[in-house]
Amino acid sequence: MPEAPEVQTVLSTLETQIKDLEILSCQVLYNKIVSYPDSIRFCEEIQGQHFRNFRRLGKYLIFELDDLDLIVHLRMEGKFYLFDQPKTDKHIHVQFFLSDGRVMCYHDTRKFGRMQLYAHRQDPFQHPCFEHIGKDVLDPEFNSEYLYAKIHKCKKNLKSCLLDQSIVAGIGNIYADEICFSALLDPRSRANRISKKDCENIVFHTKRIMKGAMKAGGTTIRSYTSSLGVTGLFQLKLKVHSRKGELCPVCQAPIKKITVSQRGTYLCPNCQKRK
DNA sequence: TTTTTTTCCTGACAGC
DNA sequence: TGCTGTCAGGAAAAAA
Repeated sequence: MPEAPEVQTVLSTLETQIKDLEILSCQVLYNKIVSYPDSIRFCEEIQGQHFRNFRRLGKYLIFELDDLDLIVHLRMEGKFYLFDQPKTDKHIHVQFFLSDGRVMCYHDTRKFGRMQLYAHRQDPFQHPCFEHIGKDVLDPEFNSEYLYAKIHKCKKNLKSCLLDQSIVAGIGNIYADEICFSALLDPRSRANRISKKDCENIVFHTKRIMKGAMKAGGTTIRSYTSSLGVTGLFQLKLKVHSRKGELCPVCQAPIKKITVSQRGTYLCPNCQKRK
């Protein structure tokens, strides 16, 4: 389940591999992956374009081509692989045939990922599909004043706010738990009870954890061989997520698993205070 | 308007 | 072994 750090890792790795290559042709094997335009126009229009620039907003990958912007969301299990020859696999839904003879395959077991293709914009973040996307986790404008302004009147719980991409873009279920743990806050805390000081803590730890994870992802890249399916090594550093029953690294209390807003949520019931 | 629930999809796993 | 049922998850759409 790629969050901002994994998306950044995938993007950075692809940049080293396919920058300035031409898309000779494209094949869509499962139509619903392409949400705009339809898959026929998608293939027609992308043909002959080159991968020029590689950008990220939250969990979205943005490939700037010559005249178009290709926007991809991997959702839970989307991955890109590069092969020397076309490959048959029931989970490969889109294939890009590249000018160096390789094939970039989009692989997604659950078919949740989506691709969109729009006319290129000078600032790709201005595309209408990003209208409801908040500041990226690493954007300097994502700061404690911004976060406090966004959530201090909000009645839902803290974790829902962290997962809400219109507030801050790039946090998923795993890092939301890690951020709450580091900020010593119970994810069930009501957002309107979160203080400015708490927001400072949340923003600080969000950026720290995201940057650390990106660095760990960067380590993974060096072991890159023939294909790309970057998952990252950051899971080794997780303090609470998926650690039900294990001991809290700070106070040794057992980590609990609960459900918050329909999401599996891990926390230390001793360290994290409910507000 | 804001918040919650449902939907999409398949593999992994539990229980029989 | 093979079947059935449940769960996981991001975000859009629908419902509350």
